[in-house]
Amino acid sequence: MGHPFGFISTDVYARFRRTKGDNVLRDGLRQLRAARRAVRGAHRRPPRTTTEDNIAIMRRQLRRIGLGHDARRSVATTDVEFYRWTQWIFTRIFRSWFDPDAGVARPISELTAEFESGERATPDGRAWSELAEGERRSIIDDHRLVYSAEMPVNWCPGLGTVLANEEVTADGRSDIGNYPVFRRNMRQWVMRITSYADRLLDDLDLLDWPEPIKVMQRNWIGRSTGAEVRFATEAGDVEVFTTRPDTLFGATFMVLAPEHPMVDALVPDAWPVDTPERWTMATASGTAASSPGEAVDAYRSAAAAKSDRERQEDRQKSGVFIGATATNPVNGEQVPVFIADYVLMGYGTGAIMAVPCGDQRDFEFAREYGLAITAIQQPPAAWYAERDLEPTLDTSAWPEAFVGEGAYVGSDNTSGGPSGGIDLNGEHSIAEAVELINAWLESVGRGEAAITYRLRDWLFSRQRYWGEPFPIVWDEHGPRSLPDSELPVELPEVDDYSPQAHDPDDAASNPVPPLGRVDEWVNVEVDLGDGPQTYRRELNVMPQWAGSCWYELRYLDPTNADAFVDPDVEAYWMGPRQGGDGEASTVGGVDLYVGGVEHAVLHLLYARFWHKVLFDLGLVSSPEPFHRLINQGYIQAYAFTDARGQYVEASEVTEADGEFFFDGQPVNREYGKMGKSLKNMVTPDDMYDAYGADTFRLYELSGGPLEASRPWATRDVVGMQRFLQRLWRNLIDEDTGEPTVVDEPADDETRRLVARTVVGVGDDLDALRANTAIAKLIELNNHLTKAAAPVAREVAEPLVQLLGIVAPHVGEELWAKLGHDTSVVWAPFPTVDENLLVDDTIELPVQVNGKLRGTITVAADADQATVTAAALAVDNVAAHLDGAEPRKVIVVPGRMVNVVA
RNA sequence: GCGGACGUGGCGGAAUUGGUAGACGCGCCAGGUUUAGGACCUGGUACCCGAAAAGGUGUGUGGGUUCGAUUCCCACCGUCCGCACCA
Repeated sequence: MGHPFGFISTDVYARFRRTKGDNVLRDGLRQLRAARRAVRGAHRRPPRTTTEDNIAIMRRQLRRIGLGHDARRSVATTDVEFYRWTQWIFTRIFRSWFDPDAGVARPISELTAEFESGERATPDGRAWSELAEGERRSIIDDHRLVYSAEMPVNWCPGLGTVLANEEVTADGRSDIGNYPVFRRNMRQWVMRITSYADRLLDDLDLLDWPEPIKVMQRNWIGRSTGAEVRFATEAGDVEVFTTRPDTLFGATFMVLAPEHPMVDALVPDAWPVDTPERWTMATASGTAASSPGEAVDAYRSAAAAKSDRERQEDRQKSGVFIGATATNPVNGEQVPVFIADYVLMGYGTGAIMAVPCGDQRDFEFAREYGLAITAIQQPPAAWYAERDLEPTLDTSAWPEAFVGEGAYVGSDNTSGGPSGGIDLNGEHSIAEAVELINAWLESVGRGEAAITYRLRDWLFSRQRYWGEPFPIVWDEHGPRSLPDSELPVELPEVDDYSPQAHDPDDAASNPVPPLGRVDEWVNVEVDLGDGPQTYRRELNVMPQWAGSCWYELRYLDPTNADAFVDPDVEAYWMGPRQGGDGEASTVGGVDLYVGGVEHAVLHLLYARFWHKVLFDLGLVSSPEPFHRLINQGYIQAYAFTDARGQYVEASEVTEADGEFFFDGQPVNREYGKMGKSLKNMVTPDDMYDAYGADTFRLYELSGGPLEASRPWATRDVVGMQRFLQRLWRNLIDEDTGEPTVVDEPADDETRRLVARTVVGVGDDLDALRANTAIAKLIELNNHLTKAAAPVAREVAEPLVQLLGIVAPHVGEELWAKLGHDTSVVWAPFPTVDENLLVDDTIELPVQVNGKLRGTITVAADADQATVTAAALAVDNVAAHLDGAEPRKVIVVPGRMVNVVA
């Protein structure tokens, strides 16, 4: 923003040309496009027609262009070259693996070499040379950054495709279309974004992004540090993840997710003796099950019948005992094992050790099922006091679990416990205690420190037609990537583009990729190094996010046929910068990205991931794609409902005395996003027709800060139209169309105002405050209007230049009428005489005890004594002192005077 | 429940490091111009009291720091957004 390059769009222009028809403008735009092309290659061919300064300004401004995510679509869906390079990048990801030791992605070829040389052991320890082709392929495929795997996915029958976690709403429906989504096991393509979880999290600190977006990404990645602990059972070890291994002595039961794979192996044929009846009931109101197997089945089907929404609303803890016990590794105690839906298979290991004294959820579950609650920390006195409680370690008196720092009790197994023993008792911080217990767990082989993420790998395949086909073919051992010479893989011509949608509620339906219907496309003969053979193509396509993961790079070098982007071009625009030229140093990436908050954990996360892979592979020079991010606000609009609660056409509602009427009937005013459903849409087309594109643009920019959402008010648009008309009339004779500008010098006051405006508008645009920049232009124009005299050229030219930034069409036309035959864009930003910014005399407010009582006019360089004397001489000041001597006079040079009585 | 953002005229919003609160626009009021309306031009417009000058009050509420607070600190109220049994 801050420059026509950032605003102009060809369809806005086309509309303008249609309504106004002005050749000058068309030429101006042609030159502007040429300028854009020239500057794009400026590092190679500096435009000779401009000065050094001009280039520097252009460069600075061009770096600020906001790239719209949605703009990608026009390229991605029409330009097969864009498909080619998306597929090319995909093959680089396919041919890479993440080396956890180095923390970076590396080529698969290096991994293969390590296996071949024996430097890296195979999973089952056999030599690489002993492995069959299929076994080798399978091992390698398991390491790839993008892999095909059978896994639980979000299947959306209504859309006929699977969806990424990020595309599913909190209540388990599709982000698009709001159809039900079901968890199903299917073979799909997945990107190993979890490998980058740490870097995606830590590198947020390098970015100049709005804090809410960073918070959303941090939460989405959800890093938790703690430990994995193994509890022995009859069916083998059950691994749990916990952030509080220090509370292990308080673990009095264990809970598995209902779908945990070890449940079936653990379930015995009959209930152990003395099993409480409540433990055997799948629901609080239900009946006792006669066997653990029956109880598990009953609970699972009861849980499955609950929608995600019901599960969220019903926070009552439920679960069922599965008849088995596990051994707490610190004290050897047999703890009962439950399944409960408050433990999620998708997080950690899908199993928890329950510490009811220190975790509210476990506490509630323990109370519900009458399980032991053993205190292992002494809560501080304040904790008891807040709960009106006498300090006690008898947890039956506790209203809730204690979470926090407190001295450890009952956490000692050094006498009679397993070998070595550990004693946590006494004063430790949680961090210390965690460290101690982790070391002990490791020493006895029952666990170790661990980190878990909420982030899942990214489901990357879709059963649609529109999308980049995978550059992948299949043979009997698995997937193989096509050589670059086979790219792009183009979509086949088909009669029917639509994915096969199913009954939205039919969870058992299966996806049918549209590409699978085209047999002659599916089977392809190609030479992958073993001579020409027939392979089957991958039938899925990439999600819409694939192209937007890297399109900003293609914008740098859109016609390059040899590379997705020339490395020099990439380094020039996106590389890390040391600062200088008034700019801050950055890690690189797009200087300014303007986009909506809705992309927080979708596009903005995916693109960072791809970019980091490209960075690791040496294909880009910055570790982050978007250095600075601004979330523009939404334009919202009033909507109106009639007596029946139906929305009525907002544009036909009239206002009278603060009441609103539609068709003579009173209606209710509401407020929300513009859209069809609220019948409150205002299209840019309507605004162009009624007011023109520049007026519309000015209105949008002037109403408030870029980041703020605010209501649309068609009524207010006219203000900007008046401004443009007044400005036009100040410079142009309406009858002749000729400029009325004169070559005489302007008066001193006007010159000073122009100087202040030039500097002020420049500062405002640097800070992305178009609203105040426009206000300053209006002020200058109002000054000229009031003067009611022909405007001096030295005033008109900078005014038109500044106007051209926010109103390019009118600005360009006025610039031409002022006699220029090149675009206003090419004129260097106006310079000002510094002397005009400094006034000889200044007006200072005079306060008495902080309240304004008058003003004085003094020389700008007046000394403190002079200013004080002038202030005390003001009648009203003297009156408020009431004859008394001031106790103190505070003079802030150039700003104000405060007399303390 | 947790996390984040934000509360300023009738409305959208200014006030960049604490220093004349309300720039600019809409709306409204008065006047000019006009056959009339619209458009245009001029002046006014935070609230209270006043003919005016002067005065009082005022940036969600209540405290605090300061010569001085929309701005900094504490507590509370409210609105919006995100996450939500994450072990």
